[in-house]
Amino acid sequence: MEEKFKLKNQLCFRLYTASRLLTQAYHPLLGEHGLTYPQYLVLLVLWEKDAQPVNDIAKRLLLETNTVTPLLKRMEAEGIVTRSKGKEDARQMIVKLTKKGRDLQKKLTDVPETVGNAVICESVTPETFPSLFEMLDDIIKQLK
Amino acid sequence: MEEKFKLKNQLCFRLYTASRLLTQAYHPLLGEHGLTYPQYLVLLVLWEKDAQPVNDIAKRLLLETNTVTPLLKRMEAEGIVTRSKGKEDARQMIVKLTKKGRDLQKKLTDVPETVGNAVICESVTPETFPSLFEMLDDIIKQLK
DNA sequence: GTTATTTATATCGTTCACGATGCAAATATA
DNA sequence: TATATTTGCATCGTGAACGATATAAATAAC
Repeated sequence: MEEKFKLKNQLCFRLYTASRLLTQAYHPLLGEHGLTYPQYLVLLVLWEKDAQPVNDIAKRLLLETNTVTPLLKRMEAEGIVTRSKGKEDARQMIVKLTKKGRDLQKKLTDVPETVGNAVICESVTPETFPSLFEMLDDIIKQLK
Repeated sequence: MEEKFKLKNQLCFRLYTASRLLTQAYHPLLGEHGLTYPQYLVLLVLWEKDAQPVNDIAKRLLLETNTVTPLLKRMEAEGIVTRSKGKEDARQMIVKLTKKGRDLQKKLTDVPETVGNAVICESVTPETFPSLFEMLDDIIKQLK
């Protein structure tokens, strides 16, 4: 068998698995508040800057609007955000946090640290984070 | 705004994005042969060792059987694998490659290198691969 | 040997991802 | 100012992921 096809030599499988497992680590923490991980990402974006059009949120997360639109509709149904037509550009849908959406930040205050601690291990520590971040950022920049 | 909630400080978002983008890089190469990325992963497993029960494949990929079963059924419908009841243990479904499934390896011979080259950049090179692999493997081991 | 438990797989429902396509508003062009 | 193109968002269909649950076969306990 050819070495190049072995699972242990695949970068993508590692990224795919690490991503899934780390997302699973968020699950109990977010599920408690009725959130999914992609919805949490939308909240991160809106907490940084409220009242953004769908397109800006999608671009920030490197997702397509056909992924983000239904996701936002579910968040609207949960009362976490509102969606309203843009005033200057009627094509845009402006997404805003509700009070419930803003208040979630305080309720989730421990989430980043809890998940951060869960990954700390032999080769992944606060010291090696910058190196890992740099490599992942470069991969993303390269493929974008 | 709290630094800990900023998107740029999230490991999970990087893994999630890098995983999605790298999977997208496979898409045109695999789609040409009617394959999806998770189906390609199943092929990697079966090319290493043919005739495995569903559970062994799922464990190897760290997936649940409720993800793998429908995936295998689609591959069976495509004539890539066969699924047959185990002889010693009638609960098991043994998955075997068909000739079409085996022949796909030759047809996909350039895929690993093509995708591998696509990620090469400033901080990610054949020299830094071992370090990146080690960190991702440790994260996976830690969360598993 | 009968009953209980575990194991292997499958089914169901919900939520992403994402290619393809549609539509209306805004902008560019003739 | 008509017409063409672009842009922003939405709809649709398919294939994962995954929690919850079901079913049948194998194994353990009684």
